[in-house]
This record gives sequence, C-alpha cells and structure tokens, in this order.
Amino acid sequence: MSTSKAERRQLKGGYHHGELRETLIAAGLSILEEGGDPATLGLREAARRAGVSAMAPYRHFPDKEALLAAIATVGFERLHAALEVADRAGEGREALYAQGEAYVAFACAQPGLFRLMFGARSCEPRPDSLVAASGAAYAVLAARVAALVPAARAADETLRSWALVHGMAALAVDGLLGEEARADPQVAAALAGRLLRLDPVPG
Amino acid sequence: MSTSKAERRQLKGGYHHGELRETLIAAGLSILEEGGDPATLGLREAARRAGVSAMAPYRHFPDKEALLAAIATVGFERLHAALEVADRAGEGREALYAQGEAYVAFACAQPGLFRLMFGARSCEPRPDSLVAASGAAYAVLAARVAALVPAARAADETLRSWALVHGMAALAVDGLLGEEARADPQVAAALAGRLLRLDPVPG
DNA sequence: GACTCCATGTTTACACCGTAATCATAAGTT
DNA sequence: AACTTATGATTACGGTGTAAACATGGAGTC
Repeated sequence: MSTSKAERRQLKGGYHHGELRETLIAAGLSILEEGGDPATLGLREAARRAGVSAMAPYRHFPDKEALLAAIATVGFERLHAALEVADRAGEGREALYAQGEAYVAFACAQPGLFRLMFGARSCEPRPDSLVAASGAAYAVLAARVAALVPAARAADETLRSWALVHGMAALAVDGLLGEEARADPQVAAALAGRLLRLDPVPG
Repeated sequence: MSTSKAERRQLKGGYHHGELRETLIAAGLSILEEGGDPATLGLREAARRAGVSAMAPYRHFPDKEALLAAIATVGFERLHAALEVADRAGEGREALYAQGEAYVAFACAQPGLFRLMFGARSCEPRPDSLVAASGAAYAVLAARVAALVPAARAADETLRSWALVHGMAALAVDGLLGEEARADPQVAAALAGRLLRLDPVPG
C-alpha cells in the first residue's frame, strides 16, 4: 500500500493535486447541496473549493458540461442504490411503492442534483457512463414492474409508473406540492406513497 | 383610435421605445423558442433583440428574475388556453385524456418555455400574476377530474393526474421518451395518450 | 545521478453576463 | 415656457466560461 498522490501532496506541499477529478466532482456536489440550483454551480467556484486555479479543471474535463455530466452520473448511481435498497424493503406492489417513495425522497433531499440529472441540456450526446448509470436505475424499476404485470404490458407500465413518480418528484422539488413537502423528504415521500396507492396497477 | 407609442416612435424615430415591456417579453419568448434552454435567455440578449440598450430593461423589471417570471406567466396563460381548448374536444374521460395530450404537446412544442415555467427557481416569492396564471391552468384540470370522481377523492385524483401528465411532459422534454417524441409534439402527445389510457381512473 | 518527456497546474487575456450609478432625453403638467 | 417624471443611454465593476502560453514536478532512460 503506497500513499496516494493526494496524501503525498498534503505531506510535501507538492505542486500537483493528484486527485483533482474526484475532488472537483465532490466540490460540485457540495455546491449543489447548498445552492439547490444547478445555475449556482460554476467551474471556477468548484476549482476554488478544490483549492486549485480556475483553469485546472480543464485538464480533467473538456468543458463545464463534462463536469456537470460527471456529477449527474454520480447522482444516478446514488439514485440507483436508493431504489435497490427500497425495492428490498417490500414484497410485490409494496416494493414498487417503496421505490416510488425513495425516488421522491431522493429528489427532495437533493433538489439541485435531481434537477441537474434531468436538466442536462446541451450534453449532446450524453456520455456513455451517464446513460449507463441512468439505465441501471431505470432497470430496477423495470424489473419490479415486470414482476407485477403481464409481459406484454411491462414496457408501457414501466414507463407509466416512471412518469407518475417522476412527475411527483418534479412537482415536489419545484414547491408545487406544498412547502412542507419540498422542505422535508419524509413528508414528500409520504404524500407520494399515498398518491401511489391510489394508482391501481393492473395485474 | 390614437396611434400607439411604438407607432409614433417608428414614425418619428423617437428616443423612447414605448412598449418595451411587451417587446422584451416577446424577445424572451423567441429566445426560448430558438435555444430550448432557459440558460440561453439573457437580459442583454433580450434588450439587443428589442433594439435597446443593455440597461433599458431595468426600467420595467427590477431584475432578471422578474422578466423570467413575466415570461413564465404568459407561458401559463398559453397552457391554460390550450387545456381549455382540449377539454372542449371531448366528453368525460376523453376530455381528461385530451387535456393530458395537450399538456405534453405544449411542453414538447416549447421546451424552453416549459422548463422556465417550472424551473423558476430563485423567484421567492413568486409574483401574484404568476401564481394566478398557474392556478387558472390547474383549475381546468381540477374541474374535469371533479366531474369524473367522487368529491372526496377529487383533490387527490387531480394531483395524481397532474403528476402523471407532468412527469410524461418532463421526460419527453428531456429526451427520455425517445428522440422522435421530443422532436415531434404530435408523436409525444400520441404516446402520452396511449399511456394515459392505461391509467384506470377510478369512477 | 543527469536529461528528457509529459501530465498536470498556473497565469494571462478576452468576451460575455447581471447590475449599480450616473447622465440624457422625451413626454406630460401647470 | 418651465418643471417634473418616465424612460432611455453610458460607464463601470465583479462574475463567468474558455483559449493560449507558461511552469512544475514525477517517471523513465542513458
């Protein structure tokens, strides 16, 4: 086990950072957590938090969009993990409802990240890692729906469930489900769960 | 009928614009139509299109957010009108489905405007005219749902329907329902209509 | 060990943005 | 005609993303 570049830098006060890429992503995530709005996330601010010059990020990302895409990828990985945990918390339809609650709770807990994940505009085409991460998250929902409905309807039902949950998450994040729902992920998830149970999944 | 200020200006080459406020909102709308992304909408660019200096907008809007809110307001007015037209196109549940299709078609036809309407972040508190316009649009959906379900469930069912349709619109706008759905409002509306009909509204 | 190469930061520079402060003009009022 | 008010223009400042040129330090080679 050799010491990491970052450790060496801290010990020796070296010129090179060593793990700038990961540090910048972490900095971006923390900016999103504080600001709640992807517009507040700037390259220079991220570099500042990483303790590095304004141009340093360009050695690791071709432009700002690339950093945003990398951060969004982390977001989808986190969402994927949250959905898997929730799915294991119940059986049958309850697992589906739990996924929905987890989805909305995730969005409300990290609104800035959620908005970035789905607002990634100018990213054309989206990096492979991003589509892979979002696809993996989608697969968790698709698998659960496939276990509940006939195979012929699985694709449509998955899309419909996703749209329903995503809509609730988007509305909650934008404060249109009430102020307390946006502020408290627990409250938002509870509301989402109640509405989800109104939704009669055809067996 | 006296000539408008703008007409007088055009005739006399006057100093004052005369209808800058409306012109700026129109300029903002055209920017959104071209760019598709609210981030491309800048105060200076709007002023440029209005043929006016960069600072002139501040005589009509306290800051950028105020202009954005005014643009979002006309967006909600347009959405409101589209929903009313759609609602009259059918009877019972078909009217509800038509509203949903119109909602998604609106979002896909004007993705930038749609994103602005629901992404209006730092607007705290939202101007009265904006909440009035969005409330009026919501009322069209609420009225139709109220005519379809028992009164005790009307509020929840309205919210659920809205979330479902809004989710489909958001996913379509962000290109997650397929490329052709995002590009062609007709295709997106058709897909939304198909999914909506899978949704068994409890009578 | 000394030399070279290259990945990685830094510095400087430019065009754009939102906005505060100040000045200029046109229109309306008396 | 003179004064006031609404509405425009100019200038200036700090912020941003990014291109270009420069500096540093670690890795491999002789």
